[in-house]
Amino acid sequence: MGKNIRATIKDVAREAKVSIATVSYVLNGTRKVNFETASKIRQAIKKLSYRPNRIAQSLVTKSSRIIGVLISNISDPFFSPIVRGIEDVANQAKHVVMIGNSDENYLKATQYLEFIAQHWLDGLIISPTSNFDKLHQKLYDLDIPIILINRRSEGLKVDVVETDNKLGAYIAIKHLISLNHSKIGLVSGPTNVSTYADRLQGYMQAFKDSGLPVINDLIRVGGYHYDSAYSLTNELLNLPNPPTALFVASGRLSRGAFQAIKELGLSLPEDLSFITFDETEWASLVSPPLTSVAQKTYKMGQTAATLLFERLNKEENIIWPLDSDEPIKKAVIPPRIIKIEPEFLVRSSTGITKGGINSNK
Amino acid sequence: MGKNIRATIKDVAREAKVSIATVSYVLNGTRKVNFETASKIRQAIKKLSYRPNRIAQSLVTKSSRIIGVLISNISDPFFSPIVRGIEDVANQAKHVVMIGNSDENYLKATQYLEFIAQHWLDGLIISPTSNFDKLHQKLYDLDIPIILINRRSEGLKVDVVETDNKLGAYIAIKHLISLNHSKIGLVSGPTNVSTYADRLQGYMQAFKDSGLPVINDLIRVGGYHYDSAYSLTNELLNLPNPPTALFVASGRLSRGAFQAIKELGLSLPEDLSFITFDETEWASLVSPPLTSVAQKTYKMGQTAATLLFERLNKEENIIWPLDSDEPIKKAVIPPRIIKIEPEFLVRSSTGITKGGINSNK
DNA sequence: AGGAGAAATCTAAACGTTTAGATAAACGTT
DNA sequence: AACGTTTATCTAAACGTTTAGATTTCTCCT
Repeated sequence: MGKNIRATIKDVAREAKVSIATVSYVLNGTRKVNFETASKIRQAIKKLSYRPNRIAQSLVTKSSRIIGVLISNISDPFFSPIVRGIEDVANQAKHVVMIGNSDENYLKATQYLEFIAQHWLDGLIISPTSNFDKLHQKLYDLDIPIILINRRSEGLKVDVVETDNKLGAYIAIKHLISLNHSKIGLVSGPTNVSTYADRLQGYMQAFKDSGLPVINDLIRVGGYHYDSAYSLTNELLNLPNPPTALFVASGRLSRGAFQAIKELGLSLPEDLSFITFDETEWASLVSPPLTSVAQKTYKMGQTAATLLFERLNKEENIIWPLDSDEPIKKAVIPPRIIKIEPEFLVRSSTGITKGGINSNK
Repeated sequence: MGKNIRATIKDVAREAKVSIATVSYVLNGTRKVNFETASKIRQAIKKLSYRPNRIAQSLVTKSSRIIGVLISNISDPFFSPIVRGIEDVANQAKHVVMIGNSDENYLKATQYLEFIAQHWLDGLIISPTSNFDKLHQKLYDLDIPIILINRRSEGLKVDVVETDNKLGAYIAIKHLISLNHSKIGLVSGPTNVSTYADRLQGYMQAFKDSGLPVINDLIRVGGYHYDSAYSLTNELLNLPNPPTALFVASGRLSRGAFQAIKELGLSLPEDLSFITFDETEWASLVSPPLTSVAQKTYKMGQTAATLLFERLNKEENIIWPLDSDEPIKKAVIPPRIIKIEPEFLVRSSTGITKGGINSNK
């Protein structure tokens, strides 16, 4: 330890008695070099256990082979498989991943962009947080490919990878309706973010397509967290005319909802049918196991990274208008929105209702 | 987009009509510069919205302000809070985190060290995997501070942050013994890794301290995964003289064990008391909620990062022996082993046994 | 007014690569 | 044998910073 002043390309060149350019050429295969010279160089590399300095490389090539991932919280079981998916694709492309946690916090996100994203990153995958529109300009200024994951952000012209949230909710509600439910509660997060807005739409659409009326009083919109869902669920189930089924719009919210249900002593699915958006580790382990709309998080990560590398590898069309002395770089690929189909897992928390369409009231 | 050829220190210097050195001095506060000149420079910086290029900085300072985290799997709910803890401390220290997943796979770990850790990283936090000793030399060769997290690795002289595994197991078993259990099964992962070895020791010690005999047949050691625990639990509970309590040595293993118990139709804690090492999201949500030994994963991450930055900030003692023409850099801080106390969460899966010490056999 | 000393600023090398263009060596053609 | 090609290699600038040492400017004292 400490004895390792690491070898540089100069050392290799000296050892092999060639110029550093030649070493660089065999390293990168960028020019033809004589077979014998090449093997001399390779020997020198081995002997000195030389590894190119990526920082120096990055300085001249202006590419760090680092991509950034900015999400709200890596320890959220929703996000960690996303990051894993990104990392796997990135590694295959010989890139590495730098993460940042925004905590849904505008300030932390700004800091990340200011101090970290600048210069380091070849590309960025980011999950929009609240007040995200304030970041749009900063994102454009980075001048690197950007992919949005999980949520859209109106007005930002970049690729988006998201679950088909509307479809997921639609399928869930249709399933409940097929089990004779018509009074279906919805516990949701803030509908000014695209995910919850879309799920609400799916909910509505399912009623519409089934010719059933939407009961507005059964739709409860609150915060992101546990406790919000806990109280909304209590409100809903204490209604004079309570729902016979409950659709909870995220895994985190379901924790609160589930607890409320347990505390009320209701049993699933006899007293209430229950569907949760998001597949959580516990959904299959509680009793009864919960019917859920599983987002393919790992795949979302993979997809986002794939889109990113597509842009990274694609040469830009350079257009040079006659009347200008500046070329215009024009992205070959227009912004795309990829919707990943969720998986609907029917388990035991949903069943046919006695309190269906033709019963009380 | 595309119009941003970003400003460099040269541009700032030209704008402020000073040399680039002076700009650098105000940027870093490394030399005194006249107040008026400084404000001219600050204005120029603002006008050009200049940000120093970290890559160029790194090249000359030989410090990237990036720390690496190499764990087996970021999407494992055990590791993600660890990473979060690291990231939070790193951010405070104005560093950023680069992650890699080894999948308990020697080859992937090697690749990470070969291609990523080289040159990029100021420090590395790594969770040892199987065959980890083969990596020791490569780690030394990196010549950067290294912190081991979660597991120790015999013979590698670096800091370690781990749960006090022995204590955790000890407390759990003592608790069961206090509930009159004496036939306590152990379902464990491979005991050639320090975590499981330590937990086994705690198990033994608890028996010893209570003057109770260890029943070797009740100790079952298998693989890391779900299915291993599933079959070991079945074996154990189908014994002619089965245990009255079960201690499962990790959260992942507990999934398998829990499933086996459910399938056998046993009810907790009447038929069997159950304790799991690791706190999982589902432990508190299943019925009955599980008594568990919770590792403080977030704190482990924080601690590891703190140790790392301690080393990064500490100037090395440079000793220059008279008889040598090379200085010896000697770490000021000797390797440390930090054991984080786990938290014992008593819930409803443990109770007094009828089949205790003085019953059958 | 002249000079010493301190304060402010500048010059230029260095960090470790890549890469265009120059040069040199080898070969084939007539 | 002279020339044009092709192939292999080298030279040197560039990437955007930091920083030691040199130089200039200012201040104060006698």
